[in-house]
Amino acid sequence: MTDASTPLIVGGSAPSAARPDADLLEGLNGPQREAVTYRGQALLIVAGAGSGKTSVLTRRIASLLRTREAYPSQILAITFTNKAAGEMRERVHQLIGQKADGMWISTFHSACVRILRREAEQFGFTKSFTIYDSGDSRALIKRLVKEHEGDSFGLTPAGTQSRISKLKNELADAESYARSANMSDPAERVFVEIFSSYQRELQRANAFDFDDLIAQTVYLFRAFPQVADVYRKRFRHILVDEYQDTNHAQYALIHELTRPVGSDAEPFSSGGMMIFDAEPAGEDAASLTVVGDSDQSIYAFRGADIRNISEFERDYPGAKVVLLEQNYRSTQNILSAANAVIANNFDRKDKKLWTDVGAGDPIIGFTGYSQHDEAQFVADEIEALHKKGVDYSGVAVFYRTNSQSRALEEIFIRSAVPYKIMGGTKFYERAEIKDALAYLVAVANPADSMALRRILNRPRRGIGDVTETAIARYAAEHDITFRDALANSAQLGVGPKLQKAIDQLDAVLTEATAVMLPASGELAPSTSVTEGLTLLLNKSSYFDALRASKDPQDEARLENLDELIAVTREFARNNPEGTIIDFLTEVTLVADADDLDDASGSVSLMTLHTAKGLEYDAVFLTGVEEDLLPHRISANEPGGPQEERRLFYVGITRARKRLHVSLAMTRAQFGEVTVAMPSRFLQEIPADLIDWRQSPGDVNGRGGSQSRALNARGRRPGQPGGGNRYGDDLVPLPKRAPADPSKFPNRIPAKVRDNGDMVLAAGDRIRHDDFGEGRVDAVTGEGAKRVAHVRFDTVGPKKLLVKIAPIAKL
DNA sequence: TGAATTGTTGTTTTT
DNA sequence: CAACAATTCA
Repeated sequence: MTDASTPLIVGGSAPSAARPDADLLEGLNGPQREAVTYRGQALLIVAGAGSGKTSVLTRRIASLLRTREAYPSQILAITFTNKAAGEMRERVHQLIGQKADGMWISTFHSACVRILRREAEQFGFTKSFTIYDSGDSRALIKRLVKEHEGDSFGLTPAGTQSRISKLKNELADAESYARSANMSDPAERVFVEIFSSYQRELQRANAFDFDDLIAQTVYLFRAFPQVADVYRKRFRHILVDEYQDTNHAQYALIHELTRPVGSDAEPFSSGGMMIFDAEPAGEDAASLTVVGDSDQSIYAFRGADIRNISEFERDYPGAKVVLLEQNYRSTQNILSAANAVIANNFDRKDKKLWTDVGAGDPIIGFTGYSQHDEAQFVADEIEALHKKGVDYSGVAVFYRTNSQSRALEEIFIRSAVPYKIMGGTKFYERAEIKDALAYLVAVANPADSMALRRILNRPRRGIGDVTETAIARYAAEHDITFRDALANSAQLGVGPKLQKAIDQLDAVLTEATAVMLPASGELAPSTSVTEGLTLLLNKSSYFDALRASKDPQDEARLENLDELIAVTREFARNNPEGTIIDFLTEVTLVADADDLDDASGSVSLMTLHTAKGLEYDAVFLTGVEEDLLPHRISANEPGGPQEERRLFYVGITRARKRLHVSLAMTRAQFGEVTVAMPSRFLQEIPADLIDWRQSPGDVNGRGGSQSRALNARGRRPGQPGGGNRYGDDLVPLPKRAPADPSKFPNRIPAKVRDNGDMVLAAGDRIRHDDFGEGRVDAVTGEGAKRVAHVRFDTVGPKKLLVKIAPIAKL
C-alpha cells in the first residue's frame, strides 16, 4: 500500500523533466526544493520569517499527491489558525485541483473535535457534546471557587483557570496532580477539589474545554489502542506548521499518531513481546514533517514548549533537517533590524535572514507626546502612503495589547482612514451573542446546565437565585437533568407566576428542539439553525425585551443578533449537511480574526500575536515602550523578556517594504497619565537604520545626545515627505559633545522630573537645560500632556512636554 | 427580585 | 478608566 518505500532519488539537484512534480519545484531554491522532495520518516524544516515555508509546505503536499505516494485522505496537515488552514487548502487546490479534497487540513483543535465526535461514545460522552470557550470555563470555575470558598485560600477564578489550563497542557489531571502536590497545604487541597469538580461538571455537561479537546484525544488514544490504530493507519503523512508553538499535549498527540500501527496493541496480540517506543518505526509509522522557527515562538504563556522543536532530532532519530534562511519578503534594512534585535536573545542558534532585493527605505521612527499624538502620526503617514498609491489593505498597525486599539480607532475615524480590527473585542464574546448561543446549546446539548442557567433569566422572567437553586435541587433529588426539571414546574414549590415563566421557557426550548433535532430521526436541513434561532429569540421574548428597552446600546445589540442570524444563513449555504452541533462547533473554534480575512480596502489593526504568519507592504509597530513592549508583566516571568523580544521580531518581519516604529511619551492607563520610556528594543536596532521624524530626545527635551545618537544622520534635508506636520518645527539639534557610544544611545533619565504644576502661558520666558532661553508661544493640551510651544533664541521653535522637560520659568 | 449606588480591583498575548 | 462585586433600597 505504502508506495512511499520506493525511494525517490533527489538531492538538491535540478529536477529531471520526467518527474511528475517537476512544475511544483519551479522557482524554488535548493533547500526549499529539498524540503519538498525529501522522503523519510521525519523532516524538520527550520524556516525563518518570510522564507517561503507556506509555499514549501503546500508544494510538498501537492507533490505527495501528484506522485501518487498518498491519497488525499492519508494526509493530515495541522496549522495554528483556521485562517492558515483555509489558505493552505486553497493553495494546494490551486496547485493540483480537485484531488485536494478529502485531506484533513485543520487546527489541532478542529482535528481533535472531529476525532472526538466520532469516538465520544467510547468514554462517556455523546456525539453532541459542546465546547466551552475560555469565558464559559471561567464562569464555571468562578462558581466552583465560590462553592469551595477558594478565596479564603487565596484562589482566584483567573488564577485557578490558568493553573488548570497549564496542567491540562501537561496532560496532568486532578489525580495525578494531587499525587505530586503538597497535600498538607490546605490551599492545594482545595485547588485539587476544585479541579476535580470542574472536570466532573464538564463531563456531566457533556462538554470539553479547549484544553480537553487535545488532552482527551491523547487519553483516548492511550486508553483505546485499537482506536488510535484506526487513525495511525489512516494518516500516512502528517505535517505540522508553527511547530515551535505546540505544547506538550499537542506534542504527545503527534507522537501518538506517528507510532507504528499496532505498536501498543493489547497484551495478547503482542504475544509477550515487548515493543518499545524507540524501536525503529518501520514503514508502518506515518511520516512526519514539522515546520517551525524558534525565533517566532510567542505562545509560551499558553504552554508552548520550545523544546519540541529544539529536541526534534532527539525525539525522531534519523530526522532530516532543512534550513530556509533566504527571505523573500522584506528589504535588507528591515531584515538587518530584525537580525540585530533577535541576536540579543542568548541561547539560540544563530540564524541570519538575508535577501537579494536591496536595502530599501529606512525604518521610520516617531515619538508622540501622547498615544493620540502617536495615532495621529500613524493616520497621517497612512494617508501619505495612500496618496503614493499604497492600498489600504497593504497596511497594518500592530500593538502589544488590545486596549491600545482604542486611541488608534478614535483618530482613524476622525481622519477617515478605513480600518478593520482583527480579533479585537470578539463578536462572540458579547453578552447578547453568548445568550443567543446559550439558547442554541440548551437545545443541542440538554445536559449542559451552564447554558441553561445562563438563559434562565434572559430576558428577565423573574427567575432569580432562589428559583434557580430550587430547580437544581429538584433535578438532583430526582436524578434528572436541569433541563428535564423545567418540565415539572408545578412540583418546584414556586409561585404561580414563576411556574408560568418556567413552563414558557420549557415550551420554547421544546419547540426549537423539534425544529432543529426532529425526533423522527430524519436529518434537519441546515437551514433549521436559522429557523430555530429566530424562533428561540422571538418566542422567548428576547427580541421584544431589547426592542422595548430605552438603553441606546440595546439597538446595537439587536443589530448584532441580526448579524448572528446572518452567520447562520451563511453557514447553511456553506454546509448543506450542517447540523446545529456543527454550527456551534464552528462558532466556538473559529475566532474572529479567522473569518475577517477579507479586509479589502481597509487598514488592518491587530495585536502582535495575531500578526504572526501575515505580511504587509507597510507595517506600523506602535507603543514601542518599556512596560508595554516588553510588557511589564513579562519582566518577572522566566524567559518573559526574551519572548517579548521575539514578539517584536515577529512584528518587524511582517513588513515587506516599509516599517514604522512609534511610541508615545505619555500614556493614559486606567485614568492615570504615566510617563513612558522608549523600549530597550529600540536601542537594539542599529541607529543608522532608523530615520527619526521625531526622536524621544526631541520630545522630552533632554535630547541632544540621545536624539543625535538615535539618528546618526540627522534629518535629511530636502527629503520628500518633509511636509509632514510633525517635521515642520524640527530644527537641527544644538551642538554637543558626542555621546558616549558605549552607553545606550537613547537612554532616558530614570528619574523623571515633574513640572506638573508649573504654570505657563503664552509670552512667558523660560530657560531650558539644553536649548537655552526662549519664549512660550502657546500651551496646548491638559494635565500631564500639556505641551509648550517654545521659540528658543538660538535653536528656534520646539515643542516640549511641560511635565518632564528640563525647563525653568524665568 | 431588581435597580441603583458605591466600592474594589485589575492592568498580556489566544485556540 | 473600566468592569465587576457587594450593598442598599424600593
